[in-house]
Amino acid sequence: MMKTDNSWGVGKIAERAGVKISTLHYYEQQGLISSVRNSGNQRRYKKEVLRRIGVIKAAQQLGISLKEIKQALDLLPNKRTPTQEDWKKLSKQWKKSLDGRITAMTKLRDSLDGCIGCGCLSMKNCPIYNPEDKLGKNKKGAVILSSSNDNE
Amino acid sequence: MMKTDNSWGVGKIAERAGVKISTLHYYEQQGLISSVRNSGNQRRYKKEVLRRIGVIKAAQQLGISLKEIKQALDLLPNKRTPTQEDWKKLSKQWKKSLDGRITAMTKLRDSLDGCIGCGCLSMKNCPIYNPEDKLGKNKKGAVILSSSNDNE
DNA sequence: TTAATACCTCAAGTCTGCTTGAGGTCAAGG
DNA sequence: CCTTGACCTCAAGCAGACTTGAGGTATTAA
Repeated sequence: MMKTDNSWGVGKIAERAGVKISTLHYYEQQGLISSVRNSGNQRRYKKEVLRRIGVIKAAQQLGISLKEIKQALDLLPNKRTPTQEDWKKLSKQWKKSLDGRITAMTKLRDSLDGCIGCGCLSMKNCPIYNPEDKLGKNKKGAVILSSSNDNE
Repeated sequence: MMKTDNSWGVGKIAERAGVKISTLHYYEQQGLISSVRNSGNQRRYKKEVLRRIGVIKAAQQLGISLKEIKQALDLLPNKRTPTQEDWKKLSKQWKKSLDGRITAMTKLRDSLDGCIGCGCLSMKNCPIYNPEDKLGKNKKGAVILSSSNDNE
């Protein structure tokens, strides 16, 4: 259809990746993916971009923001599409983050068990509302679910 | 200070709940909490609102949206502040939701383990990008992390 | 050749959960 | 009485992740 040489147009990529064209535009604008232009200024993608989009989507499933994803991808030499090796590294890193989130949520769930028993929910003592007694320390309200958001 | 009869002003409540005044305004506007006005049109809260705010904050920690929280609270007779009994019910319900999320994330993490081994990430076969083979069925992309979002 | 698609850019809109600011009112202390 | 400080309302702004729309160009099938 719109396949020239070895690359695909944005529509085809969008279809195969299961995202909208506008999403691809957006990702490109955010520096998450890249393309080259043909003579008529239309985007041409190498098919490897599909894997890259896959990485992005997978990371999002893990609750990782585009910003963090970009940071991780930018660490790859040449900003290339992750190879299997790279992907393994990313996987491991993100797995840790995921582990953290799961741990936090599990704690929360177990606290809920306690609360189901006691019916408590005092602002000061409730283990859920005030998980690690953070409130008393930093007065920002405990932010337990984002265990890896120290930036900014 | 600004305590009349048995109620508190917005500033006091905000302080004790650890949220901003604007947040209370916002919650009220969204129908999550309520107040009465004194002769000078200033908000007066019953101290029970603190528990209600606690419930809201706790639920948010669990990743539940304000919309869902409101739905749950609205189910309570008289839209009253949850009693211990009510709270137990809500806790149980939300615990289920949380269980679901944890399960999903755990699956994801385990899939990551697999991927670490194989380095795969094909759009069609990757267990992470396409967890339950949803993509093929509904072409909307798998939305695995929000296991209780069937509305709309 | 021509009509139908497919693409392009840039601006603005959407949704969530709040925050900030402007301009004005109310309450309490000296 | 008068000055703070606590409140009020309404409008607008912000961040994140996109989507939608308008107006215009390219490509392609017939």
